[in-house]
Amino acid sequence: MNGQHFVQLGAFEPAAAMAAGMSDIFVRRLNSLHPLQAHEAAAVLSLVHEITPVPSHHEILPEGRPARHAMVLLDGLACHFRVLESAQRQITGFVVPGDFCDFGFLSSSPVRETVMSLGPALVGRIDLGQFSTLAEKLPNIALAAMRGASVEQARTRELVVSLGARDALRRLAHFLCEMYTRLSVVGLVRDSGRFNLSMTQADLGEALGLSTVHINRTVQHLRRQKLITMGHGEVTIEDYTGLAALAGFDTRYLSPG
Amino acid sequence: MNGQHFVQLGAFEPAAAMAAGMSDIFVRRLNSLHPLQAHEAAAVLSLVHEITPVPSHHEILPEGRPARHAMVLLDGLACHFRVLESAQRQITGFVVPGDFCDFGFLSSSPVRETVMSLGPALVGRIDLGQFSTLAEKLPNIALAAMRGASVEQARTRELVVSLGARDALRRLAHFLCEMYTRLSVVGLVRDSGRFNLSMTQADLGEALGLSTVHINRTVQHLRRQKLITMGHGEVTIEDYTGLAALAGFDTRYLSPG
DNA sequence: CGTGAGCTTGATGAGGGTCAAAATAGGTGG
DNA sequence: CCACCTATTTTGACCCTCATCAAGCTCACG
Repeated sequence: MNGQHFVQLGAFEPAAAMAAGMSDIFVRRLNSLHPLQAHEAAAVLSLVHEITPVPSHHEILPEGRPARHAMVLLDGLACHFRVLESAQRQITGFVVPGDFCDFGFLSSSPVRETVMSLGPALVGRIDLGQFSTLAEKLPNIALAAMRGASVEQARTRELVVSLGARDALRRLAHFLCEMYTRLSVVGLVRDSGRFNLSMTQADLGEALGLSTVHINRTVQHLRRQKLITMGHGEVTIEDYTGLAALAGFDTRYLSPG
Repeated sequence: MNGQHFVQLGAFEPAAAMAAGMSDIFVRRLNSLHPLQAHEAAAVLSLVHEITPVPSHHEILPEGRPARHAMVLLDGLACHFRVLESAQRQITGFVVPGDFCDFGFLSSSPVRETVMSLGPALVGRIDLGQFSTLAEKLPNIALAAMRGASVEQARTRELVVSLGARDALRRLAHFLCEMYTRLSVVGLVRDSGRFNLSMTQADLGEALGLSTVHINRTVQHLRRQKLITMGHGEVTIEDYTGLAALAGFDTRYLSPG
């Protein structure tokens, strides 16, 4: 356990309090993937070392080699992306609090795409040796992690569907429904359908394969339809039913089993 | 072991000979994911029961529930896809010989998308109970399978990149490079860069998010550039270097480690 | 208050969709 | 082996979504 980075940067609450509240999110997420017994939950939690803040737009996992730790996002937002020769960037997925940043560690595979924070974030490290020792003793933990990987695969496929077959309006609507649902699971959506989303319209464009300008017009379109409110890093889903209907959103792909 | 379907449909060589040659492909593929000892390879091979032909455009794995077997494609071509309300179909990935049709079995997750054959195919079943028993004894086998899942995730992300950030020409070029590389690994590309690809231009459009008409024009473009030859279910890569350069193709995402 | 990041708006055009029909395969039964 | 029928490929004409370029605007922050 080690809060030094945290204290140095000093942009957050006292480490202990934070660690408790934040790690809770990790357990909540694992539980949603595969129900854990209290002692199992406690065991994984104890593996989360070195809770570290990451400034906006910083690398969380470098691409290229197998990670030395499993990284868990505890707060903020992160993404996977690739940069093409043309200098275009394509975001291929988002990481929300409670999620592992990358699942390569399950098969000692390399991290295939850089993972970067969008906005200030908080990550926890898990030592891989300790993880696999624990996973052998408590197979539910390995199972929860593998289901996380399976859901991530499903989300990536769904993004393929969006990019290949949905127009700009549905694409954006679908994305917002996904975020709303994922953040709900870990308790990050306030009653009124409001949640924090620290990314610019340009980032959104890079995720959805649309220009910034077109994203802007599409956001306005959804606003005018009274489906959402958006601005200053905050999104409010004003009419979830309407938004989901427009997007053809079906939550099933987000849940294991 | 059971060749009855095979014999009934009678469209192939004698079962024994076929099983030998075809299953070889499965081992070759696993080996490329994680090197196996001879006895390990022999052990997985012995799990492949009921080698069954599947007619063109038939379901291999139904969407919805956890599969009861792990399915391996031994010959032909298959794909994952989703159908939207608009009746548009989006293909989200291809399965080539040697690949598992779906990796949900690793985490008892449901099959999230129907897997369908494109053209006549041959599949093998692996009993999940037997698989996990074996995987416990020989962890390399579990590792090879998990790396297969990891590579599949990488391929899906790469498809996201194609759909989000590459124009029609690069998209098609990239797709052909991927197929060429994947089929090479299992020895299905003939010397001259020629291989069998049993799918129509319409199928291609559903995978690449383009209309059939535009696929056709794009194919002709690549032909005129003397990069490929294509027709009658056969593709020839005439100039791999040129094609890869055009696509910005980097094979790394296709290999584990 | 200045200054840059992010958002908004307008004008213009390219890439790719859609529609419709012709030209080619493959099959199939006679 | 031919005649017919359907699936696939090819072509041409027209149009729409979304990209691009270029400003102006807003607001948080030093």
